[in-house]
Amino acid sequence: VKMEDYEAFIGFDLYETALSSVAQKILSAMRSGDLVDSKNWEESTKTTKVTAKDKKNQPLETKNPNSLTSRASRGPIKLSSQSVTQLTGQMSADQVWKSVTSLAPCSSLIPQCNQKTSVLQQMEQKRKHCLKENMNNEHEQSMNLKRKNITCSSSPETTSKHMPLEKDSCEDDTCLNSEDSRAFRNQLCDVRYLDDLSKLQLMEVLNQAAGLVVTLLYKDGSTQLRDNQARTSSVKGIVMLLKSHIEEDSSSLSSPTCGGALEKNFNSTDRYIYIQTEHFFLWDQEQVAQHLFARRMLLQTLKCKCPVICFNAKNFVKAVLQFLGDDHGNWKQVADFVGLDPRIAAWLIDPSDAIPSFEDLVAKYLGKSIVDKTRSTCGNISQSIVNQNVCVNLKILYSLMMDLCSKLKVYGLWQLFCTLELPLIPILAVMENHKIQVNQEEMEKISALLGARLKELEQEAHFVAGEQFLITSNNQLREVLFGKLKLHLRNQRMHLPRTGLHQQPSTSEAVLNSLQDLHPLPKIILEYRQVHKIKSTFIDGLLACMKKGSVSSTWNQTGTVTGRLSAKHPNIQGISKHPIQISKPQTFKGKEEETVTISPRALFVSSKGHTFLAADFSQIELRILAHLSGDPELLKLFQESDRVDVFSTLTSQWKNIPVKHVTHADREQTKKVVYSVVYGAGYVTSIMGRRRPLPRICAQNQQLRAQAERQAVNFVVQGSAADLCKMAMIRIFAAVATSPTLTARLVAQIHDELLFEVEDTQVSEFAALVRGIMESLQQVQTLELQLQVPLKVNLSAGPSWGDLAPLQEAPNSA
DNA sequence: TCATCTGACTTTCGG
DNA sequence: TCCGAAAGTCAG
Repeated sequence: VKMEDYEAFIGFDLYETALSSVAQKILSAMRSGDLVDSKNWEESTKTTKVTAKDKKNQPLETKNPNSLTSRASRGPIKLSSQSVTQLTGQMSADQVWKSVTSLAPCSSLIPQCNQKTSVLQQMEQKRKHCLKENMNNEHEQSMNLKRKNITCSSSPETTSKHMPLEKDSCEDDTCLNSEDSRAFRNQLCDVRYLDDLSKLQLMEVLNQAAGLVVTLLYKDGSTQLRDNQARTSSVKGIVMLLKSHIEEDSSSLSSPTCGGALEKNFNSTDRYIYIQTEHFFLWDQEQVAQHLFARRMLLQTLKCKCPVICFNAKNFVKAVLQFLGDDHGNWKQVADFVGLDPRIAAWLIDPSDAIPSFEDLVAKYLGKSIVDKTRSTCGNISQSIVNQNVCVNLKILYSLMMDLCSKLKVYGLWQLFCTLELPLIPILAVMENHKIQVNQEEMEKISALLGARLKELEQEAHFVAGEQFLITSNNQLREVLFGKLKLHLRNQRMHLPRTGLHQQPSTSEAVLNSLQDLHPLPKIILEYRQVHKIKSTFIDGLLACMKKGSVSSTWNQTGTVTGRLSAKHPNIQGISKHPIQISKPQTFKGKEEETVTISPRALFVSSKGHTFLAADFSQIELRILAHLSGDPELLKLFQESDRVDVFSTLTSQWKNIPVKHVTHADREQTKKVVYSVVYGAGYVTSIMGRRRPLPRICAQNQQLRAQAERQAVNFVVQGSAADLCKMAMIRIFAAVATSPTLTARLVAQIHDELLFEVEDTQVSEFAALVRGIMESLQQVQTLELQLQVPLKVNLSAGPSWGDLAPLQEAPNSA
């Protein structure tokens, strides 16, 4: 196919023009009836009918094992009638945890960690065994603890203004005649004021807990469960609900409703504790002991063998990490933390749901609103009511998570949740805690230089336009170009693209490019925009994100509908890759060169004794497309040209010139063309079963239909690439965390590129590890994934991100 | 009346 | 072509 033929399609409705054979194949797969209808989708979230529906669909999906729909074989569809009834009710913590551990990321992804699962399982069995023996014993212990707690609260020390431990007047006050029960219901126990024996007992309770529900408490008194305002307050401590084991009660499982079942999940031996994480004066011996104990509790929580439920678990891990101190490889201690996060679960179920609050989720999935006593009473609120609220919310959080777990299983998202999204939580937390150094001095210099250049360009623009106007205003520019100068009339054949909604003449880059020969203004505007973008976003924007000479992005795990990560403050994923050349402003002109090149990525520098190492997949999306479509030409392309760049190969074929004559611009053009075709042509789940609800496909509306189909394809390809990239992160992270010597830190993920900071001496060893892991991803047996096309991995290293040199593979690497 | 905030819109960077 | 973040203008 000639390149020109494809170029002609761009800007037109791809659906109406002839599609490539790949696109056609995928479209026909889509039309075979597996599209998720939004109506069905809504119904399935409301009721449990989905199980029946899935079962009904099974023969349809398995009919064509080679099609894209073959994931049915590992989906949730094969549910026995027994398991269906089980799933429609809430799962117990035990059930969830057995499930999590059986899908533990280590076991499925890191071969050498296989024993870990069995150890976990053994521990689980042992725990069960011990539980029976300790029943009486435990009861005795808790009695002691309770007594202690009460004596504590009468001491003047504990009635601190932050955390009063006075008895609250909760509703069960009257119905319980036992003093012990009352002491533990909805009452926070500040672990600082326990004596040594009680601390020992508490550790034991933690070890034996059936489940933990945690939330951060902030200085302003709010928690993660209620922070509608922008969070400025720092972490003060951690509130934790320790759930004890309940007698297995089969009747509670068969109950499909959650409202009434809430109380059933809790019993009187559940404990609420508070762990302070701030304000330790380390010259005070007593506070040193308190600090140590808090540390032990949190470390124990991290490697807890029961589920830890937390809303926004990443922030919890971050807080713990900051408490532990981020030096000497402390981050490795959070590596195998598994926290169940309802927000992530909800996002998997409906990725288009924009960042829901805890309240939103409770309303959506439990169908009730949270009664907030602190809001109805203005003015002075009793601290005990606040505490009580936290405790109630922790219970609700537990129920919410159990409900979401059941739903994840029903929708076939459980494996994705456990193997990909949950292990990512501590990884992102560690990434956020790591600071990337930035060359501040250089940035300030560049900022001044760019500012001067912008002034020059502004003056030039005003001069050639013959009037003053705001260059950054598209409205004013539109008026000048098309109102005053009437450039669109100078060329009759010119097609004037218009803006999306208002249908006004566009002033986009493409338009300005086409107007370049008619007037000097468009060219000046183009340069102004380029310089302005660099200055405002990459230089000044980055400077605004800096703290003590370094930056650290905030990573959002639930911000996209395709499953990709996103980053902000700064958005490190969006920083220009290619350096730009600008002509020097007059005031900066010396005797030397007239131009200066600026590479925004080069401003990120590795810390002393360390090197940046970047590992990226090459054209992973196209390779996945080749695999999923099975298109012979596409497959051949990747199987043959193992070493040569695919876009260069395509360009040389289309233009009929040797590969070495392909210019950068040609290659970029090809890339544009290829992705236009790719995204013009799917299925609605990624290779890992990630799903996206599509707008209802309406046969009458060609445009909407075409858009939905493009979204579908985009989702499959992008989502699958995101799956593989996340898997790479998890496996590499786990490998480093379990290594006694390696210290490499994951710094950023730019979709198909992973950026690490590595000790200089470990570069080649680490590079070999990374290459091995990334290349092994084309064959992940536990996921029944076997790509027909090889994955290609590029490695590069250097002292700054913008200046990385290709890295040869370490000789004779394992 | 003035300052500030918010949302819609456009553009440009990444993949 | 899709998916993002960010920065800017402008009207309300």
